[in-house]
Amino acid sequence: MTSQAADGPDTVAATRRSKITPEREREFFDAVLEQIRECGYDSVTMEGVAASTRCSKSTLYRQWKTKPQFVAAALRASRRVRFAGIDTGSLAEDLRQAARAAGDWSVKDTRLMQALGHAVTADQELAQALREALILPEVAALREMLGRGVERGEVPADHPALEYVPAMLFGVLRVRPVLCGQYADSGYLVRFVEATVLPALGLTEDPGHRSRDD
Amino acid sequence: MTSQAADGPDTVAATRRSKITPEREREFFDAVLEQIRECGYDSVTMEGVAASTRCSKSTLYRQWKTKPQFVAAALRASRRVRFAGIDTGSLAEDLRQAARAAGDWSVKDTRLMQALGHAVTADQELAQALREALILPEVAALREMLGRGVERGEVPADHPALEYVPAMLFGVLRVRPVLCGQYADSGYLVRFVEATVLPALGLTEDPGHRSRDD
DNA sequence: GTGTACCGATACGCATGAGTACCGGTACAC
DNA sequence: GTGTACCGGTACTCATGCGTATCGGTACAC
Repeated sequence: MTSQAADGPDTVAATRRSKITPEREREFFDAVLEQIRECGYDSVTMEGVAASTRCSKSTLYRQWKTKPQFVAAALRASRRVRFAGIDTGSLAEDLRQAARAAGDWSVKDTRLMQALGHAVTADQELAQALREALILPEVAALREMLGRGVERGEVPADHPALEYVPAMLFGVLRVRPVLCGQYADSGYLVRFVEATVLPALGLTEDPGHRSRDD
Repeated sequence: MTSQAADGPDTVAATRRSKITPEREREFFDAVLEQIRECGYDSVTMEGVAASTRCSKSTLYRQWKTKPQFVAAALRASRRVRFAGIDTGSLAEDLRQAARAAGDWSVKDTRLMQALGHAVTADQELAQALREALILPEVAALREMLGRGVERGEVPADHPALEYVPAMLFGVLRVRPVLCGQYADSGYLVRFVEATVLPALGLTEDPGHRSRDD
């Protein structure tokens, strides 16, 4: 209970009272997220993280009060928008690119979400961190992409399928392992987008011509 | 192993050496699945199941060797096909009915799948039981439904979207909670089917007329 | 050089849960 | 009635993990 050591909950490097560099902190975060992907949230132990990063359990507990707070901090710190930068000028091509991009990180993020899926129902902070780190940024980027398509007149603004595009994409990412036993790769996702998302949005250039090449 | 006493791994009442009636067995299975939905697989304890069913831990361990075997047996015993019996003569209406039906059990089954999602990566028997109990029967029923539509000529047999329909439906079931914070209800699922699945299959009667009533 | 404060290591208390062992009660077979 | 075998209860062993406490080393401030 040191008084002024009340550092923010997620990062500690801001208060330079700690000798843990931001790079070192990243190692902790990467390690715990990786172990969660591997073994599930419940099976991850602070001891295991400490061992794999060759730090001491004390060090972790000095910076973060509890395991869920530690994990939540790790999630917040790895917030990234994978869909950022996709803007080809065509909504259909944007969506294909998004599918391709999703295939690249889908394994890691899908496993993480799967592993955290039930832990978040027990810890509110964890749930919020997961949403803000992995879900909302991607959904927002996707909606932006769709918004540009609407502005260009490629899709009517009130098209009923618009609001379901994120659910379609993230949904197929999430069920593919349980349906087929393997994670969705870029090829599968692109085919999915072309077979379902684009037609649902009315984006197939010539509906009579079926352009499958597999 | 033992020749005729080789009771199936999932039910024990077949060998009437046990005094546990099938109804009693169902109570055990219902209890453990319910607790898994509530607390997650790891947090479920044999002690908790025994307490909630007012039986003894010994009783459970006499019938099932380990916790994963017990859970796998419970899964196999609750195998049911929810989509069975849907056959309206129209694929579009079949799919709407399926969506409506899915809304009814989606909460229970989605929570169960979510809760088991990571445990199955560690236990092979559990994974197989989950697939055979909750996944494959529904997918098969769905594919049958689609097959009938193809036979009736409503959709060409090689329509590229056909193979993705199960992924779309189960996908949206699975991501809805994490996207919106609530489980998918029947209304949402029907709207989803009408906005995405039917158009992707080319099943919108008059493409120009947008039939939304919300 | 001296001191402060953080790091790593280790050991510990405490709780919890898997799976086992034992024991008395009882229902059913015969 | 007698015996068998299963049920429920409880106590036990063993392992594991959270979170805390303690201690020596050391880097950096001044």
